[in-house]
This record gives sequence, C-alpha cells and structure tokens, in this order.
Amino acid sequence: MQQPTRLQQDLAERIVQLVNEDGLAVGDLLNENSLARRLEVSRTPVRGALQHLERLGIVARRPNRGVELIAIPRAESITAPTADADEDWLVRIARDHRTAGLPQDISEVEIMRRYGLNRPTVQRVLSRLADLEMVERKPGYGWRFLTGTRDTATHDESYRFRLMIEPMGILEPGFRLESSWIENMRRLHAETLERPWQESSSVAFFEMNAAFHEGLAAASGNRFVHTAIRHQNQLRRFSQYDWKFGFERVVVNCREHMEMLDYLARDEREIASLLMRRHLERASQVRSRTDPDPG
Amino acid sequence: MQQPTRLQQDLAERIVQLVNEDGLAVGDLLNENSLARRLEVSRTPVRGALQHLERLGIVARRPNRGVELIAIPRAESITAPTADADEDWLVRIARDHRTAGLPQDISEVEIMRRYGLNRPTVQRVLSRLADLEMVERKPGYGWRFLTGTRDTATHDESYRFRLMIEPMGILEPGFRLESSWIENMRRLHAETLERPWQESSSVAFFEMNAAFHEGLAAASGNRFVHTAIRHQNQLRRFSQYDWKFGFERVVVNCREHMEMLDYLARDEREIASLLMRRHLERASQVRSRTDPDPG
DNA sequence: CATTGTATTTCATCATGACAGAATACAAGC
DNA sequence: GCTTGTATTCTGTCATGATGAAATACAATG
Repeated sequence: MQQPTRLQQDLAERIVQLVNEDGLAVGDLLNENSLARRLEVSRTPVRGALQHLERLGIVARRPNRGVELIAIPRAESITAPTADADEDWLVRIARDHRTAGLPQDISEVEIMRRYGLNRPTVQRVLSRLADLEMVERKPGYGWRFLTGTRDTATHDESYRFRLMIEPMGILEPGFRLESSWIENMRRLHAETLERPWQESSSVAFFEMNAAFHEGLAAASGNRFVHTAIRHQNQLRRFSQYDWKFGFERVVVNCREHMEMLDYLARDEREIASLLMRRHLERASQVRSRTDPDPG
Repeated sequence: MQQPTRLQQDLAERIVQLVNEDGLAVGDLLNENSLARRLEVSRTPVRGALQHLERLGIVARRPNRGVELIAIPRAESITAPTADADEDWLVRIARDHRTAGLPQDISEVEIMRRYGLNRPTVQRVLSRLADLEMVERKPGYGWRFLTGTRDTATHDESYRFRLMIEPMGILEPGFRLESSWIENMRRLHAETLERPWQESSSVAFFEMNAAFHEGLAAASGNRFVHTAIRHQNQLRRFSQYDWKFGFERVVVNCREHMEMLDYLARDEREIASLLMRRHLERASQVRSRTDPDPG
C-alpha cells in the first residue's frame, strides 16, 4: 500500500483531532480497537490511517503493545489536498457550458470523450447537475442544459427564496450557535478585510461567504433549512466563482456579516434576523447595478 | 417488439393529448415527422408509440400516406399502469425499514438479495433516499438509515419549513395559476368529500393533497419554492401513505383547500396566503393530538 | 488477557462487452 | 415532394468478471 485511501486520509485527520480533544501527550499509546469503535469503522482502514501517520512521523508502532504518539500535530498538517473529485467536474462542466465550450444538447459519451472520464463518474456528475436543475434528461437519449435564457430570472428567484428562509431560520426554536464557530468566522472575515484583494481570492471569498450562510442554516436546528441553503450554495458556486464586483463589495459584505455575528454572540436573534433580511436584499440588488436586468 | 417502452407509452399519451388539443376528427391523418418534431424526439420512438396506438385500435397505418385516426380516445384509456419504477422501491424500502423489516445498517448487496434488484437500481434508489436524508453512506462500506429517533422532530421541522415557504410562494411576483387547474382541483376535492371513505382511499387522498400544494408551489413561478415543496411531498409520501386520522380530518382538509381555491380564483392572493398559513399551522398540530409528542 | 499481526471473506467500484432502443440517413411508394 | 418503410449508426443500460479496499475472524505475542 503506497498512497493512503480517501477514507484513510479522513481517518488520519480525525485521529489527530481526537488526540487533540483527548489532550493526549507524547508517549501515550493509541489503541486500534477503540479508535475503530469511535470512528465507526473497522480496524482495517484505521491501520491504514495509522501507517500514514507513521510515515509522517507522528506515531510509531510498538508491536503487540500499541501505537505510540511521537508528536502532537496540528490538524492542518495532515489535510488531504483533494476535496471531492466529482465537485471539481461539476464546476468545470458548468463553466464550460457558460463559456460556450459545450453545446446545449450533449450525450454522456460526448462528455466522456471530452473530459476523459469513465461512465460512472459522468453519470454521477450529470445526476447531481440534474438535482441542481442545471441539466435535464432529454426524452430519448442525451442531456440538455437548462441555463441560458433563464439566468437573470434565476438570480432573483434564488434571493427571494433565501429571503423566505434565512431570516426565519435564525428565529427557529432549536437555533443554537457554537461560540467557537462565531470566533472562527470573525477571524476569517477580519483576515479577508486585511489581506490585499487579488483575483485568486475570489474562490476563497465565495467559500467563506457560503460557509457563513450555511453555518447559520445548520445552527437553525431545522434540517430542511440547512438542506435548502446548502443547495443554494452549491448552485451559486457555479456562477459566482469568478467574483466581478470588486473589493468594495467584499468590504460591505464582510462588515454586514460581522455585524450579524456581534448580535448573534449576544443572542440578539431578532436583530440578527432583521440584519440578515437587509443583507440579502442589498446583495440581491448588486447584480442589477452592474448587469441591469433587461426586463 | 412486443411491449411498448416507457418512452413509447409516454409518447402515446402525449399524442392522444395533442390530438385532443388540436381538435382532430376521425379520419384525419397524423404525420410521423411533425409529431417527432413537436415531441422533441426522433421518429423511431414515435413509430413505436403509433404501433402501440394501432394495437389499441385508435389509429391505422396507411402505407406511404399517413396514420389515420380511427377513434378519438380519452387520455385515461392509454395511461400506463407503471408510474416510476424506482419510486415504488423507494416507498417500499422506507416502509420496510419503519416496520423493522430492515436492519439499521445495510449493504447494497443485502438489498439486492432481499428485493431481487440489480445494482444500478439499488444505487439509484439509495442515492435518492440519501437526497431525502433518509439514509447516509457509512464511512467504509454500506448504508445507514437515519430515521428512527428523529421522526417526531422531523415532523415539526417540516411544517415550520413549509410555513416559511408556502404562504410566501403565493405572494411571489411571478405567481400565476391556470383557471383550468383550479377547476380540476375543485372537482377532485368535491369528489373526495362525496365518496365514502375507505382505507384504500388514503393513497389517493395523499396524492391529491400533495398535488394541491405542489401545484401552488409551481404557480409561484419561483423554481426553488417548487423544488422545495416537491422535496417535502416526496418525504411525506413515506410516512403518510397510511392515513390514520379518520375521515373528519379529511373533510377539514378539503374544506380548507377549497376555501383557498375560491380566493385564488378571484386572485385574492393575500387572503389565500393567510389561509395557507393557518392551514399549515392546524395541520401541524394534528399529530400532536393523536400521537402526542413525548418531549 | 489485551493488543497487534495475519488471513479470509465480503463488499463496492471500475472495465468490458452484449443488447435493446433511439437517432440518423437513405430508399421506396403514393 | 411529401410521406412512410428500411437500414445503419449511435447511445445508454444491464450483466459479468477483475480488482482493491473494508469487514471479520483467528492467530501470535508481550
């Protein structure tokens, strides 16, 4: 075994996390069985993860005695480079269509040819795009892209939908926000404001933005709210990876987010909800200024 | 070719529909090419559909001249018996789990064995169940059912989510309702009230109920509202196919729906929206009476 | 006796090929 | 020239087998 599996990398990360949470020290012994039980997985992939950690010099195997902790690592040092393989194809295909690299109607084999993908992958990607209503199956064979004429309308519908949900989500009875989450978000926003803006920052900015809204949706305690917002984020990911509104809009966005965080930290949810409403209303108008709706 | 394909049956239905819409009479000729163009499909499946209609005695082929209409059928006489093959498995598997016929954790092959399904079908079904958050992939192999402890909470969350969306959907700027849809819904509801209630009516009642809410969501003109409600209906389909609240609740439900239809027919959308809010609030409390929440 | 090491079984994914149906092109008939 | 008839090509689904990884059972060791 050379390259650790996706699962093994995940487990390695989670093991490091557990080590930190349990406050273990150098020299302590880890136990394959209990790790497997806590991670809800069999011993086999746990061993793979431990071998990976061994190569990184974090643990050392003591035959028949346990796995000794050599160094306490930070979680970041293990993080796998690849996130979700399919996700990248989703974004790439959607973009290629927008930039007219792909025809409106297309077959699965055509995509296989163009991108050198195998059929299962293409099918997964297409069915995910279909969930997002970006493509649909044609009656006979093939698929058809749905975006095109409806793009500007979609934008408005998306914001009106979020206006129904996000402010109300904050008022859900089960709403509960970790203070560590708030702190983390504050830090990320502050860093974004301090760092000079570059073209390459747009993806990171988008993801922070998405994480903010998704985190609040998750905190609502209402899984349907959460699912709906995750869905929205995934959709917006296609069209907004290339941020074209300049840094001043980034500043406004971060300020508004941080204001909400302030009130949420004090559990002033009614105010936060109102701020969210205004935030979304403002954001929805941004496009109209730069790219006015012909309607 | 013996049995018409799924696609061919669909096309047969749509051809009948077109015949009715166009007001064609017995003796008129149909044209394969134009049908294929209108149905956005090649001639091949159209021919299959026409052969199907020929066997049913609705058309007759006139070689090299056209396809003659022998009888004007009602759309219902063609309707295929099978709706969506996967859908049935979805419902069945979800129910089998609820009634403890299936273990909490299960592998794909286990499902293949139990139901005699092939792997692609199992994978489609499982991934759809995963979209509905009824199952999730275990870290290693296999799947895990998520329902169980969370069922009562899910019920409340679902209604609160719908309360955010459905009343607002009626107020969407793009809202537009076909008057034929209103009439059709009125008729269905009236029939439900007149006909004696039987156990077997519960599925039909559920589907009418779902069609009402989904139709209004579609009318909102906001595709995200529509998608979200479709999603909710699919979810409720699993737990509510067996209606256990008696006929009096059916009566209340139909009356409330019909009241909304009255106002919608007069385009009194604000009132309809308010009625929808109250309707959902009442419906959400029904369970609490018959099956009180332990929390 | 608890722990790791090893072997076996089970599982899911991928690759390949067969097959049925849809798309396309061309021929034939009125 | 427009229509259906026929043949060919293309596409997607299903079936099968190979492969690598996870789950499980058992052995070995301190």
